[in-house]
Amino acid sequence: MIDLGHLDLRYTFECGQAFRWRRREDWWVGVIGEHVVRLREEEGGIEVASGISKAALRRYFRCEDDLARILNDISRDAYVAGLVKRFAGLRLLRQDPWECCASYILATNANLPRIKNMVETVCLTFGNELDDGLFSFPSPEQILDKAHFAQTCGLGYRCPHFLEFARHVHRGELDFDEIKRMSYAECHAHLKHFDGIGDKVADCVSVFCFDHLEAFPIDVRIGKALEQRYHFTGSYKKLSASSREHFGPYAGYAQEYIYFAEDRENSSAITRPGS
DNA sequence: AACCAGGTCTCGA
DNA sequence: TCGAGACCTGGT
Repeated sequence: MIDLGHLDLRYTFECGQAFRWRRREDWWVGVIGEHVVRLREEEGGIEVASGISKAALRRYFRCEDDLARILNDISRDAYVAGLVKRFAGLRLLRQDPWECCASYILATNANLPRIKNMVETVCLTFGNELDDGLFSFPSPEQILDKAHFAQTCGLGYRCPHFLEFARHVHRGELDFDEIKRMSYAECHAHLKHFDGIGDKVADCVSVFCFDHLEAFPIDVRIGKALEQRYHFTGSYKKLSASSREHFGPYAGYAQEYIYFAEDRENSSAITRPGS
C-alpha cells in the first residue's frame, strides 16, 4: 500500500496523456521503464503489485504537486471550475522523455485507439517481454537494430520521423537532461527542430515529461473548445498565448481536464444518440 | 462507406 | 507569419 496523495487512477489513465495503461479486471496494468506495474485503489491508498520503488512511483505520479492548490489555481472560470469538481483526482504524470517524445511523434493525426495500437505494436516488435504479453517500450538501439521491422507496425507516414528520432537520440543529439533545464519557451523551440515534432507535440512533451506545467497542447478538440467556450481564435501561437495567459502557470492541468471532459462528451454523444 | 483523427510539412502570398 | 493541401491508415 502506498499513499500517492489525491489520485483517481481511472481519470488519470483514461484522459489520454499516457497510452499504455490497461484495465484488467480490478487492476490497472502498465509498464514504467522495465517494470510491470499493477495498481488498485483501496481504502487509504493505492495497492501496488510491482518491483518498482515507491520513490519512482511518487515521481511518476508527480506527488510533489499540491493538487488541491493547483486545481484551485486553474479554476478561473465556471467551466474549468466545474470540471475540476467532476474529475478531481486526475493527475498529470511525469513520463520518460524518450518514450514520451517517441510516442507523441506517433500520435499525430490519429485517434486514441489507433495511437495505442501503434505504441503497443512498437513495444511488441522491439521491446523486452517483461511478463506474459507485457513488453517494455524499446530503447532507440533496440529499434535501430532491426529498423526494417518498423514498416510492419502500421505507423504510416510517421514511420520515417519515428526512426529518425531514434537515430538522433542514439547519436546523443538530444540531451534530455539538458532539455529539462531549459525554460518552457526554449524547450518548445528546441524540440520543434526535429522532424515530426510541431507546436502541438512539443507542447505535449513539454508538459508530460519536461515539467513545464504551463504548456497547453492544442489539438483539434481543444481548439474547438477554446473557440466555443472562450472565443479564442487565431493561429496556434495566438491560441497558446491566450490560453496560458488565461489559465496561468498550471495551464497544462487545465488542458488535461478540458481534453478529458470533451473526449467523454464526444464518446457519450456517439454512444447515446438523440436527446 | 465516408469521414475523421491528441498534426506536421511544404509552399506560396 | 499565416493559410491551404497533401498525407498513411485504421476507428467509428
